[in-house]
Amino acid sequence: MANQAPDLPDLIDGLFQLSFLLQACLARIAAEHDLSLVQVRLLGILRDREPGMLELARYLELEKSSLSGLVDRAENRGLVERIQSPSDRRATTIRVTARGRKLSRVIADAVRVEVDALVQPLPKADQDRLAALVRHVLPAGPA
Amino acid sequence: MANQAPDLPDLIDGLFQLSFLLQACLARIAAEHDLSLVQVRLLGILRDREPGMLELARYLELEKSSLSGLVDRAENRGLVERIQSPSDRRATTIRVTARGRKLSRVIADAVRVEVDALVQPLPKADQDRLAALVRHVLPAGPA
DNA sequence: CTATTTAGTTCGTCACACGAACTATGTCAA
DNA sequence: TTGACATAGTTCGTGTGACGAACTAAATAG
Repeated sequence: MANQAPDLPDLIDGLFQLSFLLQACLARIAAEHDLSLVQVRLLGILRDREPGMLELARYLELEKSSLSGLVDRAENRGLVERIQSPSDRRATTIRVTARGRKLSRVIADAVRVEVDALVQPLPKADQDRLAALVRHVLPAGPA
Repeated sequence: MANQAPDLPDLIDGLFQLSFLLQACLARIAAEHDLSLVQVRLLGILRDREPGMLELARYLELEKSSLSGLVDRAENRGLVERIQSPSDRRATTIRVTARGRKLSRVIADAVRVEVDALVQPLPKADQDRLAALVRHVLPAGPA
């Protein structure tokens, strides 16, 4: 069962192959709903936050100038809305709309179904082990 | 140590977090060398192949019309070259140049270093286990 | 020898990303 | 107060990347 020589390249290649696979899956499903990857990430971030533009830029690792258009397009589709901050008249906070939240959930569910299918062949114990290992690799993962 | 309830969402979330992390890492390093993700993928595919445009489009999951520009830009930077097929005067095969190969290697190495750093905290045995599990999840992975 | 398929390019359009310049508002300090 | 500076966002010009539709040219089939 244990392959004898899974050296580092193997691991890293595997991780990247998997990451490309997951991204492609997400992008495809998003596209079926006329959304890009970034838009999905945007909605995902807004799921439990109501940040300003700069904060949002940090989450997405984008320049603030890139955000105006992004939010414009999302707003035009009624997925998010700009809320004027009452305390600071320069600032706006971005909030996901009911429609955006719904769309985000639909996509997340569809993705879950597909990735489930990938993972299901693994015995439950292995799934847990994989989850634990992945958690440990993630930064801020358990020491 | 073993968390008791790593349900499916946990696994899938973790896998996606990891995939975003890896993609961001690759994109950042590529950008340091003035390359986009797609260009890196292009060079990667050409590492051990010399496909025609249509074949290349299939590998990248792009439309053929998207490829002309992509290859144009790579060719302008001297990273790839179009080779006229002698047998079929419509066809061209795309070949990576020495320069492209070198650049691709530099980027791959830099990425390896970073991902190594992520993975090194894991004991060797866990690294092997992770590699094996990832391989099993990948399509066409071991039964 | 036409009719069709195949390989690739071109063109128009759009999403996305960037930096530089800009507006408008808030803040600090003399 | 009143500058000087910082902060929040937008706008604009440019480049990459993706698409579909229309096109050229070469190969192939009947």
